[in-house]
Amino acid sequence: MDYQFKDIEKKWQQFWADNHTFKAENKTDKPKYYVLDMFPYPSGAGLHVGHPLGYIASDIFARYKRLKGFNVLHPMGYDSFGLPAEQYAIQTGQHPAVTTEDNIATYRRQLDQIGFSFDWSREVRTSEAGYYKWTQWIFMQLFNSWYNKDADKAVSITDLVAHFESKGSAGINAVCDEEILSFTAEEWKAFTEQEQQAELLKYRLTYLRESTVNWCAALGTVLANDEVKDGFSERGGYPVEQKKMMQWSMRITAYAQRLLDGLDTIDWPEPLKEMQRNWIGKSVGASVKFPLDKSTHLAGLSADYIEVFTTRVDTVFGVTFMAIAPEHELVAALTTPEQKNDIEAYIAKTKKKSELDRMADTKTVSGAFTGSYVLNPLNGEKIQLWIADYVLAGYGTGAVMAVPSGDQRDYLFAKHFDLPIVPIIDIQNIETEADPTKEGKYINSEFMNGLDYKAGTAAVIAKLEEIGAGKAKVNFRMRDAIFGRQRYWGEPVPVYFKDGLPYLIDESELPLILPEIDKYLPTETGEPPLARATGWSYKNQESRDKKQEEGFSYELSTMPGWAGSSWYWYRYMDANNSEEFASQEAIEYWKAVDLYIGGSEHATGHLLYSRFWNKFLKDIGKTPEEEPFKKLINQGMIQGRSNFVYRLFLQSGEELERNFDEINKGKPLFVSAKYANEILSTKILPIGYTKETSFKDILIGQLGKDALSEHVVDNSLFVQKLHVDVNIVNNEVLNIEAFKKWRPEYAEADFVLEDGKYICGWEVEKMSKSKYNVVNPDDLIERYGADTLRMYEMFLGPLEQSKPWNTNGIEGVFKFLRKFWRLFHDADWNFNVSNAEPSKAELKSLHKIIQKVEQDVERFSFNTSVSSFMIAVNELTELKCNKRAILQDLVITLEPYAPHICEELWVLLGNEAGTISYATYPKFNPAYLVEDEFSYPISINGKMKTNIALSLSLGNDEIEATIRAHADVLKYLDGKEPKKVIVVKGRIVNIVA
RNA sequence: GCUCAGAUGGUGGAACUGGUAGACACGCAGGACUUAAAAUCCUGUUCCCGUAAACGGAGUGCGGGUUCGAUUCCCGCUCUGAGUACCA
Repeated sequence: MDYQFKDIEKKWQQFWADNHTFKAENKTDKPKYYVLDMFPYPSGAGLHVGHPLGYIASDIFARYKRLKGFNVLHPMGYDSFGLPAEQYAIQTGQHPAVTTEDNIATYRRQLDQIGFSFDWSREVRTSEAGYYKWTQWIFMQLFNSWYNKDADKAVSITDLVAHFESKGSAGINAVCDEEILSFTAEEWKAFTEQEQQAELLKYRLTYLRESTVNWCAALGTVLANDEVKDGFSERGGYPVEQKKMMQWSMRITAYAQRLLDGLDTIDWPEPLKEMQRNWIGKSVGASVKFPLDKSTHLAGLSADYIEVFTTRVDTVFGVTFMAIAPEHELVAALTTPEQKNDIEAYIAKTKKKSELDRMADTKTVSGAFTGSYVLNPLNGEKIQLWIADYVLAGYGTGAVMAVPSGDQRDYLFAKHFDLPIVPIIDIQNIETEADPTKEGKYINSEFMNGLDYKAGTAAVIAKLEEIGAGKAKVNFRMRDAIFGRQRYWGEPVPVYFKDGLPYLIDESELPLILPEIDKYLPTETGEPPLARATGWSYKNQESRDKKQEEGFSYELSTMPGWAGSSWYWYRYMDANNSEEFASQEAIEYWKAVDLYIGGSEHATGHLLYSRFWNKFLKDIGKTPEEEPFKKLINQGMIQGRSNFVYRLFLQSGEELERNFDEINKGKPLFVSAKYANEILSTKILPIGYTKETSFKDILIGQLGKDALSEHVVDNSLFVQKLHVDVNIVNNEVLNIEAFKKWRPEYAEADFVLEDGKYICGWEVEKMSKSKYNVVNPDDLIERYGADTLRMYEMFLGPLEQSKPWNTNGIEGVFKFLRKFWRLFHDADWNFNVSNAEPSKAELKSLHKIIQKVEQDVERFSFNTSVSSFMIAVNELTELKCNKRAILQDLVITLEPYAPHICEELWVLLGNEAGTISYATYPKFNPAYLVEDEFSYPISINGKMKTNIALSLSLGNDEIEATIRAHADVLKYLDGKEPKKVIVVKGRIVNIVA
């Protein structure tokens, strides 16, 4: 039979499901290998052709590893909590759980069609109670932990309490809030429970704190930093403003250094690591305290100094003013009555600016003088104190010691406001701009004068420490992550409130189930949707004792989208465990993900949070590895490739603008791409022009005389470029009949063709419905089958490169599979394989591909092995090879790429159904590739001229002698004696003439 | 602005440690089969000169360099894409 991909693929997909072919065991004597894909958010749109790219690559890898004798864990699941389902619920009233379920069903159907070797018995869904129970459990562990800097790890909060009880707050070196109390053991014990809890909250790894958040009014929720782009929400593009709110946060900053260090130990793409490094943003410098000049109106102020962070503490003698953020908490207190108007006007201006276009306009210098002064801690010099919006409240201390001679922003500011600029290095050139050099010797710097950068920095830090005015300090750009969303469709936080303070519910009460509510909107009083749940409150012995009928109220915000995805790879190890998030045994066996494939858009979100939770789980002894994803590959984005048709109006643009609706109803005329381009480049001119260049003859020539009266209005040409559905365009040729059906208003349209065809234009754009460039994998599977789709997606180019999707060329892959099928069949499509001994040439073809696939898969170069398979099949077809000894091994090597056809042929070859997945990858034998002759390329002065076949047994001298005497070579040399002959054995001969 | 990645025929791409640039595939052109079309098969296909072949010349974004030899290494530049953006 001819290659019947539909029957074959359906049959084997069913077989794999029925026989649990890809079920992985948690214990075998085989070595383990864990291949993970970033699990999808099941959106309503289903999969487009770009989604499976990474899944296909990981599936090929997983199948290959099985053939290589590994016990492979290759699971799949759904990140099923999230905003889109909830937005949809708000619009339609449908429960997000229902739409999510539907979407998952669609995803599953689409994934099954592609023939992935997932172990579905381990499927996880983050929105299921059996899963989010453990997300809540991890939250509780975080709540019960603090970060001990001395031990450099998270430890139990009970240890902290014990310390407080015996020694008070002395000797604690923690990552914690800034405004912690100092107290003795006695004082601690004298605290009320409420006071103790309030203090402990400042240490917990997840904590509640009034913090500035990204508030998105349109979505009714706060967003994480990585969910905000240029002041707008990443999802939906709604404006985001800064707002102070009581919020759950995760103390990820405690792990900043470890997150940074870990990057050096993992095999990830360098750009991705770089993005994380930038996000963490470590800078080494010093903090310096500048005393306030209290000889003035500031006498009564409680604050004594302003602290700054600087990476160039060596330039402290060049400080000529100080700038603080307009939002700085001391601004009001520091402003003198005379400056009050200026300052208030400036603050009002910056507020408006940050709302409108915060990202534009970084060039304009602006600021206002407070009227107050600080003193340089080293020489007591009086320094003006300004506010300026180039100082960010959220970075460092929100204050900058300005050194105009060394920093360009400070320089521009000083020039603009006529402030002094003091050079502090002898070779500094500050005529036109700041000079941040570290070379040269210090000047104008008292005790530092004459020192170089290294010695100067050490000296100034020593001095600052000595007088208590500063110290060396490391600063991180990364902030603690906000961990609450005022939304419904997420994990409930397992916390209730008593006397305004949060307490964990009892572990035995997990999971805290997401309650039903009537509407998925905030309440009238602005509380999150969960406030709508009736009778949803925490009742325990205490509430009953206190005769609180209604119990304690639960936390009403839910967890953010990244909560469930920050640990899911552990759940796959033991997905159905109801006692633990995964058994110690399973975790000990699988340890960490060996290969993780996904998009780089998760660089600073998911991948950072996951590393953070992983480190925490390791600290509390639940998991063994410091890093969760040993190797990571970013698959490139699949961009859209749009097609265009060109509608031509034979009238002026002004007329069209005036009367477009009316004109648009007229009979449409479309011109092929060539004509559109020539019209746009004015190679073709309107009707009135000379014969050679006028559009008139083209029009009459193709559409007849009547076309003139039908289309021509005046002597103008106007081209309108319109998107056309890529699915009715084949190799840029428009299917005109399909086009007329696609848009009824074009049913009567006329077309000006080139070579009898309508050629469309094309461009690379985002893949989106509105651009009609979405290609659905279902359609391609229907036409060519899953094996073809799998191989074509790989054939498209290197996995990590972004590329536009273009279905042109898929035929070639389909033809290859058919040709492969034909190797096993005679002219009448009867299965026909011989047991004859293979020839040398056949063995060579086979072993070339065995070696090639091995090398390619190991370096994730899947596109090149597809080409090599084509070469192998072309060669074997040429050799008319139908020998079992060759074909059986070939089937195994192709199985990871095209599993269905290979399963079918495997069984036709007489093997047991389902066993190919665990067959042994054929052993490469280099002996079959050995040649005894090589066709040497002969170049003269580096230019290839001819080939001469020589035995490989010849030595360099023999080769040179033969070449020098060869007739062809003598002809090229034209009697001249070569200056030099370079012989590289088995490679090339180069003659220098 | 900074950081990173990339630039090879009409198109997607190959060339792995410096050694025959353009593998493989699409498209296109010509041919076979067919009443015809589709499908299939065969041949050609980097560009320029030339009727064609032999042959000759140019050629991996641009300009230099190292080398017997450079798509590959080095220096400078242009363009494209991604990330980031007053980070003190």
